[in-house]
Amino acid sequence: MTPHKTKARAATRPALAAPAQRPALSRAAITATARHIADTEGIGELTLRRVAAELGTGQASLYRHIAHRAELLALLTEDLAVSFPIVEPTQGEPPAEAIAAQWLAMYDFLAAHHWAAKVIAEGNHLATGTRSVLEHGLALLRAAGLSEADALRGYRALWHLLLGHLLNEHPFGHGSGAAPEPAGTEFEWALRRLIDGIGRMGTWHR
Amino acid sequence: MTPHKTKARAATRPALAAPAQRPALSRAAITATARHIADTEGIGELTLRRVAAELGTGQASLYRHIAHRAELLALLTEDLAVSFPIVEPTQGEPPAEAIAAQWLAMYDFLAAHHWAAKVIAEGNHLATGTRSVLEHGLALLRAAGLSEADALRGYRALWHLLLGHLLNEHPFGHGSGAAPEPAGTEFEWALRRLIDGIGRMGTWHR
DNA sequence: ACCTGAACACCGTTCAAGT
DNA sequence: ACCTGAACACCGTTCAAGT
Repeated sequence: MTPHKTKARAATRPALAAPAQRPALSRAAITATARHIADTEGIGELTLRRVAAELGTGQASLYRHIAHRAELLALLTEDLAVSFPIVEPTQGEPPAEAIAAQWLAMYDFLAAHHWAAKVIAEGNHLATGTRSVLEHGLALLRAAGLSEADALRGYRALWHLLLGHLLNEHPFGHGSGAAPEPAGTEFEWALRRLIDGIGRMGTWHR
Repeated sequence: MTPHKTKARAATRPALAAPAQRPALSRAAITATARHIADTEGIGELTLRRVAAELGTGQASLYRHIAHRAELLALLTEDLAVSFPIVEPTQGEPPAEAIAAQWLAMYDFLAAHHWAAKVIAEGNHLATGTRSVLEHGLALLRAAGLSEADALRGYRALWHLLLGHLLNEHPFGHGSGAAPEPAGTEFEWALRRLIDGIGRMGTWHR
C-alpha cells in the first residue's frame, strides 16, 4: 500500500536529500530564488517577502543570511557576472571586429536579463566577478595599440554606451512616429562608430 | 487689539494675494515644490507626502491635480527640459567642435540635477520640451554632412553615451584603486571619440 | 542559539465622510 | 461640488517572543 518501501531506512541516511522544495536556507538558495523571480517576472516583483514565500520561510529569516536588500542585489549581479560572455578573437581578425564582437555579445547577454543593467547601474561597484570581462576588454583595446590609460578610457566609454542603450529601452517603442530600428541594430551602429573613434587613438585606422 | 485692520475690506478684495505660503494648489505649484525637493535633497526624498506637507495640504489633495506619481515625474522632466542648454556654433567652428560643445553643455546641465538622468531614463517618452534640443542636435549633425537617418542614429548614440555616463556615476569614486579622472573629463574623452567615429559617416574627416 | 510572527515606519493610492 | 483625514495594500527592516 505504501509506495515508499525505503522509508524505514531514511532515518539512518545522512539526509543527503532533504525535501526538494525546502533546501536549507543559504545565500546561494536565496540568490537563486531571487534570480528566478527577476528573470521571469522582472525586478519589480523581486521583494524580500516574495523570496521568503518562495522559499517557504518568513521574511525575517532572510536577514540571517543577507544584511539588507542591497546585498541581495549585489549577490544577484555577481551571480550573473560569472556568465558574462567572453568572445575570443579569431585568427587574423581586425581589432575593431574583435572589439565589436565582444561588446555585441555583452549587449545581447544583458538585454536578455533586462533587470541587470538597472541593478548594476545602481550598485556602487561593478561586481568583482566582472574582472575577467574587464581584463579581456582591456586586452582587446591594448591589442589595438592603445596606451594603458586610453584602453581604460575606451573600456569605460564602451561600457557607458552599452549602459545607456540598455537603460533607455522603453518597453513601448521610441515615442517618435517613424518605425524605429530594432534596439540591437541601433546599438551596433553606435558601437561601431565609437570603436572607430577610439581606434584612431591606436595604431589601426582604416 | 486685532492686528488686522483691513479685515473688513478683505471680503471685497478680489483675493489677489492669498497668504504667500499657501498659493492655490495647482500643477505648477506642485511641480515647483517637487523640483525644489529633488534639487536640494535628491529624488529619494521626493515623496507625495513630503510635497503635500511642504504645500500645507493633505496627500490626497495632490490627486486632484495629478493622476499619479509618474505624472509628477513627467511634469518634473518637462519643467527641466525647457531649460536645456542650446549652444549655437560660432562662425567657422568645425562641426565636431560645435557638436562637442552642445553635448558637453548638456552633460554639465544634467549633472547639476542628478535626479534628472534617472527620471528621464525611467520615463517612457523624452519630454516634449526636448523638441528644441533634439532639433538643434540633429541640425548640427546634418551640418556635418550626415544623412537624415544617420543624424538620427548619431543623436541617439550621443544621447545614450551621455545617459550611461550620468547614470553610472557612483557617489564614492570608481571602485578601482587608481585615482579616477573627474567625471566630466572622462565624458569629454568618450564624447570626442564618438563624435569622431560618427563624423566619418559624414563629409568632414580630419 | 537559532528562527520567525508580528510589529514598525515608511510608501502610493483610494474612499468615505466632512465642508 | 470640492476637499481631505483616515484607511488600505503594499514595502524593507527590527524585535521580542517562541523553540
